[in-house]
Amino acid sequence: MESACARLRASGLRVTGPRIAILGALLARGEPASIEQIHARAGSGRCDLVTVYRCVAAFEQIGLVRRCRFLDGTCLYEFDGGRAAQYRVVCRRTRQALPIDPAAASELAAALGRVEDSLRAKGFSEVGHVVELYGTPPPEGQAPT
Amino acid sequence: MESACARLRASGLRVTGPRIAILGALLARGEPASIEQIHARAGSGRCDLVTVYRCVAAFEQIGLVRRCRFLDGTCLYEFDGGRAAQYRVVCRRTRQALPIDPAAASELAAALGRVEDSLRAKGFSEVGHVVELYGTPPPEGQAPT
DNA sequence: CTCTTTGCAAACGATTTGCAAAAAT
DNA sequence: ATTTTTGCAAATCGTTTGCAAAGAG
Repeated sequence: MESACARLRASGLRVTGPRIAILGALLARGEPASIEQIHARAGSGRCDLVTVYRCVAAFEQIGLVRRCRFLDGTCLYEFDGGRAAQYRVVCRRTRQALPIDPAAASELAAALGRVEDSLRAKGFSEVGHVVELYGTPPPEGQAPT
Repeated sequence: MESACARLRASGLRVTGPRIAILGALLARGEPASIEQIHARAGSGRCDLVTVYRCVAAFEQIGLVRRCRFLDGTCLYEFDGGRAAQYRVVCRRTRQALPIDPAAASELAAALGRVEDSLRAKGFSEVGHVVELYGTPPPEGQAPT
């Protein structure tokens, strides 16, 4: 929590009551929470719903919070301690592993998580997966954007 | 189109002008379209936006149309000709391939598609993937629901 | 003291619903 | 003739914005 506030200050954001309440709600349990849940946990009286929207968006921008989007249109937010990329593309020629777009990767991770959840719901145990993405990288230094 | 109308009738749905226009819009190009796009292609005057919402939902229920949901909260619809399952779970013991929940599978397919799109956008070519899901199936005939 | 942040009310866009008229069987 | 389907208007949902007051630095 201390370091979270430090990260706020470092980004030029002010440390306020509502923000501490929101961070507290996110840090309390490790699991991702919805805006509504954060609002409830932060204490509905202590912080307006609109403020939760605004703060979470601000936190996401500075990387304090990660947004997990789901295919049903919902999204959950979790405190971002900083994690390594989980998926890579392997070059068809050199077999070198290259990083992929973080947004696309987290989307993929979410989809895989949901597939595995559906399997567990059917009674499967020891569920896991292997994903290999491969492709031919663009000829040296021509990657757009 | 004929068979599509037959599938409508077979499901107890009536074949109407707006429905034909919507099916036409979906069949014209193979690619998935948004509600707005379908509305536009069907001819805004020929069919109300609300009707597109309602018909597409009805078509989805009878399996005439498949909904592809995306993580940005949008979703596209495409005509469902009936396609084979693309992903399976492999049993850790027997190596037998078992089908997975179609909804979860299409979600996974969409996520993988977007990852690959992000790679193509970066200049990658010959993009592809391999996904292997594995798990231990529930002890004979105990799969819930 | 200055600039950011908050709360409230109101705007917003996408989707859904109520209902009477129109169309399909 | 009966039941479904349609169009329109209005309701609804989650989210965003305008603005003056409150709070942080």
